[in-house]
Amino acid sequence: MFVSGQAAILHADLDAFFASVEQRDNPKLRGKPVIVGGGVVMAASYEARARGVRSAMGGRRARQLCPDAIVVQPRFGAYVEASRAVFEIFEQAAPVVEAMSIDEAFLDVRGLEHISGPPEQIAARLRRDVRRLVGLPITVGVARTKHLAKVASGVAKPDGLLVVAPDREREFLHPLAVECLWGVGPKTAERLHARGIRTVGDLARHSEPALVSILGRASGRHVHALAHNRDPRRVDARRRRRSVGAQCALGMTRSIEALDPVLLALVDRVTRRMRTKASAGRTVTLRLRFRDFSRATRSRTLPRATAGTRAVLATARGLLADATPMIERRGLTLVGVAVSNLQRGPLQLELPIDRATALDLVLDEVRDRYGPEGIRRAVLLDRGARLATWLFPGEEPEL
DNA sequence: TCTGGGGTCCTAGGACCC
DNA sequence: TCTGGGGTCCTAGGACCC
Repeated sequence: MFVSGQAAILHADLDAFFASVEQRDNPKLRGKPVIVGGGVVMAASYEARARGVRSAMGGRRARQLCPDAIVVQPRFGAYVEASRAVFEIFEQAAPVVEAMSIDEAFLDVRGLEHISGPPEQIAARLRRDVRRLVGLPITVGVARTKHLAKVASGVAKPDGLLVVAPDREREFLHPLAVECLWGVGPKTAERLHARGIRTVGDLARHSEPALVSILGRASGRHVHALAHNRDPRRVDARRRRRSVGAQCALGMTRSIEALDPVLLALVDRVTRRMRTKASAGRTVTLRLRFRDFSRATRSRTLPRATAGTRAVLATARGLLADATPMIERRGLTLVGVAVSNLQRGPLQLELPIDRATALDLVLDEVRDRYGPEGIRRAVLLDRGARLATWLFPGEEPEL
């Protein structure tokens, strides 16, 4: 039982999200193995998972494992729509919701006993509401910490609810395999296995310096803290995105010239998204993947933040040109563009008193960030009062 | 396991500055 | 000309997550 006022966190995670939306919208798919995505499995229904199909698996392998699977093309619009509806229910259930992805969130439900009941009741109601109002199965883990809530939902999947009572935490955690910890992937697990460390309990018997010597500083400390059930992370609704990117797998390797339209499309996608979120970034990264699945990145940091198609494209082209010998040697199979070092929100500048100079500076800054082609309307505010409005392209400011 | 598209965080070396 | 210590920023790669 959770004591009143004690930390209580829900981790809510939609089950096989894309596949569940498909089954919801097409009754013929219900109860059957469904695979979303042809070339690569983007999601697999639990009926398909029972046959060994996993997400990120190659389509050919998936069809070998499950020849009677029904393969459907993804419908991202439907997933975004469903996600929005589910997050509305989350927002109703808790004052602080931290979205982790399109299908997953943490909810802080501390101190809601008198309004909504104890955490276990809130979680049960959340599951019912998502099922009733959106028609999707969802698993919820409940615990005092994010990590435990997350592990709990992982154990309870699919369509489950698992509450880790505060006095049962170690009992729950220590028998689990190290792979269950959030942040322990194949490489880390392998290193731990090589030293006979298989369960979280094994991990807890090693000192922090010992784990640091095996895994490195950050990873060693992280894993040590989690094994001892220490996780002070708060549910944070305002976490900001750090980068915006787009990538594209190439069916076949192409010449550098044939790559340019692809690069333009990627840059356009990325900068468009930045502009709609009033965001601009300074670092442009070109991501490359080669025939042998090795990867490389090349990046350049600009003197000022931009969301302009031209500025980002010019930088990306420069990076691509620098990487040409490597690409010709290794054969390109994927290209991506990302912008990081993001600055968000309205432009904020320190301005001289002179208004005409101020307007010029702001206009320059707007053009730098968004490019002449990237903006339709700009409003200059001085401590909340409207000073000027521009309509683009090429209009003089109305004062 | 022969591979999509979107992200996060950490490490390590080098340039540069005081 | 050679030498310290401390700090920031940039670049590239790697592990991990959904």
